[in-house]
Amino acid sequence: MKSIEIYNILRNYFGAVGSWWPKERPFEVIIGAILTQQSTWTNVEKALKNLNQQGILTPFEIEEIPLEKLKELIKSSGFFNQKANRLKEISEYLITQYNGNLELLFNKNKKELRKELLNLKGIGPETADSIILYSAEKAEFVVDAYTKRIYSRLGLVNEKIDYENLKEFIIEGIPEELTIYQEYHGLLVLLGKNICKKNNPKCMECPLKDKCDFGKKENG
DNA sequence: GCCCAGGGGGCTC
DNA sequence: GAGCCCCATGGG
Repeated sequence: MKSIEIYNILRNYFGAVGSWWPKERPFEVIIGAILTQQSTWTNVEKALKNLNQQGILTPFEIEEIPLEKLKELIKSSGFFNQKANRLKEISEYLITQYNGNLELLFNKNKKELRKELLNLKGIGPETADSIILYSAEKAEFVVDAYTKRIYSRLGLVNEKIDYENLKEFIIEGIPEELTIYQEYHGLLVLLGKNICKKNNPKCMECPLKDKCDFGKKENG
């Protein structure tokens, strides 16, 4: 089975999801992308709300706020010591390199942009791609834990497959378009969050059950 | 109480 | 370069 078939099945099942990421300012998407690492979105939302209430919306305010205060505000998202330090470092980088203006960074082509993001501590492949897809709004597919689980359960890839190889496999045959990439990622998240779950997959409710042996294996 | 979440970095061999 | 371990809160 190919990605485009999965896409069509999910699109018919869930309907249009659009961009799942709340439409915020580009820098807030970057903050969210860091905070959501290995964390739930509901916990991230609390942190984002705290930052908003304190008027912390740009790299400049992140840089100015005392580290301990920043930790306190983002505590709910977990790993707050690391994340606070990384937000500080990234903000400092954006200020010194681009005077805090993300437009300048996002003007670069995708490949350069991705390379530059990956050089920053705290931004790995998934976070970099999330920033490109949802903040810079360029067509760069995001692979996440849900995606990996779904594709490996479908028997399309080995569960040990690395990020870049899985990404290559997934985007094969899909139009390289912003809205398609956002939509497909959103659909996979919905499936992974609600049905193709880690410990209790609801295989009987899965729109892909006819294409997937995973549920059958589990039953015997 | 236990398991887990939309990762990433650092260390080891 | 793969394989571990650490980071830490909050929800089910």
